[in-house]
Amino acid sequence: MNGDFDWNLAKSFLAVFDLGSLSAAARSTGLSQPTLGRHVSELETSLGILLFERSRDGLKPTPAALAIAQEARNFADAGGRIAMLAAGRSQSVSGTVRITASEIVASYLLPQILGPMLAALPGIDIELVATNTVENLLRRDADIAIRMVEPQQLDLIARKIAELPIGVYATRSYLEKHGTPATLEEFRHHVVIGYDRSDLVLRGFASIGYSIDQSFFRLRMDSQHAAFEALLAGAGIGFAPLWLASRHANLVRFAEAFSIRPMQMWLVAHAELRTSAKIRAVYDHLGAAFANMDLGR
Amino acid sequence: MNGDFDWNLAKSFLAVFDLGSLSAAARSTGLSQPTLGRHVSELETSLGILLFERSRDGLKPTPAALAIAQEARNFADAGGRIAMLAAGRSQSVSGTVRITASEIVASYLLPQILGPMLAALPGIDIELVATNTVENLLRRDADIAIRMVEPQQLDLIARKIAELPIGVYATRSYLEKHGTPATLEEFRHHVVIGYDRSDLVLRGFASIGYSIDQSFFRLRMDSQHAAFEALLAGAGIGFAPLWLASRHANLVRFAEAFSIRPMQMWLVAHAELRTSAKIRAVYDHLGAAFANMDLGR
DNA sequence: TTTTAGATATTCGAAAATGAATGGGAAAAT
DNA sequence: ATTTTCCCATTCATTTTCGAATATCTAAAA
Repeated sequence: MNGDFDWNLAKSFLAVFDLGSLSAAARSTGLSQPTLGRHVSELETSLGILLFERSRDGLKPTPAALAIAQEARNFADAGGRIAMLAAGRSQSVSGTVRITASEIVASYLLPQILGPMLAALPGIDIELVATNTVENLLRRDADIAIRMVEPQQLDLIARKIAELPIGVYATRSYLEKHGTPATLEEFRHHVVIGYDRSDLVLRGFASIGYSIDQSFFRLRMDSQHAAFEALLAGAGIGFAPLWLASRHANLVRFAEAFSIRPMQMWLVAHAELRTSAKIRAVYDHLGAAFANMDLGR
Repeated sequence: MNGDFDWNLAKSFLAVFDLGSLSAAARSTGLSQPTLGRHVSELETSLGILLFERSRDGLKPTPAALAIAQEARNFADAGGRIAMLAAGRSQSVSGTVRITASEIVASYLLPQILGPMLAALPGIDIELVATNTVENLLRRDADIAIRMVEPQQLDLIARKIAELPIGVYATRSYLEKHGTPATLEEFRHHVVIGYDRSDLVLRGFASIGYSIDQSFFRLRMDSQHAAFEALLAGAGIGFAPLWLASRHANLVRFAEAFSIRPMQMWLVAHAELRTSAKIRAVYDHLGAAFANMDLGR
């Protein structure tokens, strides 16, 4: 074939394209910066076009690169589907299973589950990705996801593993200093801590007839972790699942009348992977572990 | 990413899958047989499934391999589209242009055209693929194709470059020995030479009211070349374009009443490649060269 | 029975790809 | 003004990958 280039170079190209610099791409891919630089140059000569303009702070994609990137994405997706198809047919109960979950779940809930699981499933390694961006299961960025919303795509299999009540909290000292708000109007005089990427609380209020928007939150953070730490530090009023907040004695729950709709937790995997022994084992184990866990308070 | 394998291995896998043996794949890919063997094993361990059963005469795909192959084909197609997109944006008038044409066109028509073209377009190399299977332009198996039928796909640009009259021929000695048939019925007592993969002659007869089928041809060959050589050797009666047959003094044209529909010749390229300087140059040159050629006799 | 042809597997030296270290430059922070 | 912090490019020793040669096996042909 004529139009034949080293297919691995597309990987490096995409990483550099997405992250904007060789160095950043190197950090994310596990390759070295010189290697990525070479890959990009090699791809450029083998395709016969200039893909990036090298500048002081990174590689700026040329118009050609923008066009190529789109097709390269399809290419990568097809590659992911191959891996997924293969994983679905693999019958060995060993290897690595990749789980993705939100920061909070990954740091406060999973650790106690993963330990016993690794003991129960020798031969299986777990890779845990704590991210609040939703990884793409269809592309096999992860094998199993724990999500807070019910997945809609047809290719996914899902199972609701918990309903998590949410409460309104602040530290004891914060409330002593600023008082305990009781009506929605009083909330507006407080620092309310919000998590940027979720409209869970907004929808919760809407469902009980209160219409609020992002400005309701005086302190907005893009990290669940940071938001909860801010709450713990007495920076203001926040929303948290009971199971998490109840671990901290200095957090006080109040305004229980504002009953936010409970958060749902879903275990999700790709349908193809139902047949993979190792992924099935982990999926089932996670499901059972969450079922035995009392997250109601 | 977890499901991450060496994308180049997919190339080797497809070659081995299609050709059925490491050795055959080695011949076709330019890699060596040990390398392909290693690639397949490597892919197997990295995907976690067995792809082939090694046997005395080749590698037999497992069911898993059959499933994977389909997706791998998509993968390869996407790779081809990347190459095509890139080629379309390449503005350098140098490099290799890949042309595909039928055996006959490639051996008797193109040589006289390609010489002057290479002189006129320094920096451009030509790769000529003489095949009667239609190469896939959409996948960039070739840049430019010369075809005998009007292409239907929307993504292709095409230009009719010639109408080639077809005549009925036999060698002088054949006709002296067996007589000159005049009616269709008389043809049936002769050895008529046909080319397996084309129904051109069949349709030609149909268009003037004679219904015949493959059994009309006593000698069927899957190579245009071989068929024409058989005609030249006096093996029977055959059909040939005038420009080709008229080069041979011992071929006699007869039965001109059976006017086969003239063969059309199309120059075809992918629409994306209209913008590629080097491909455009070759395309235009070929178009002009054929226009200046008298193929009517 | 022996030979031939075609297949995969193995060995080993050569070639290619890789990454750590380093150099150098420009913007941002101090 | 100076330091720090990002970048990218280059160099070189090391690791990885590759192919020629070879061994071995099997079915078919001689």
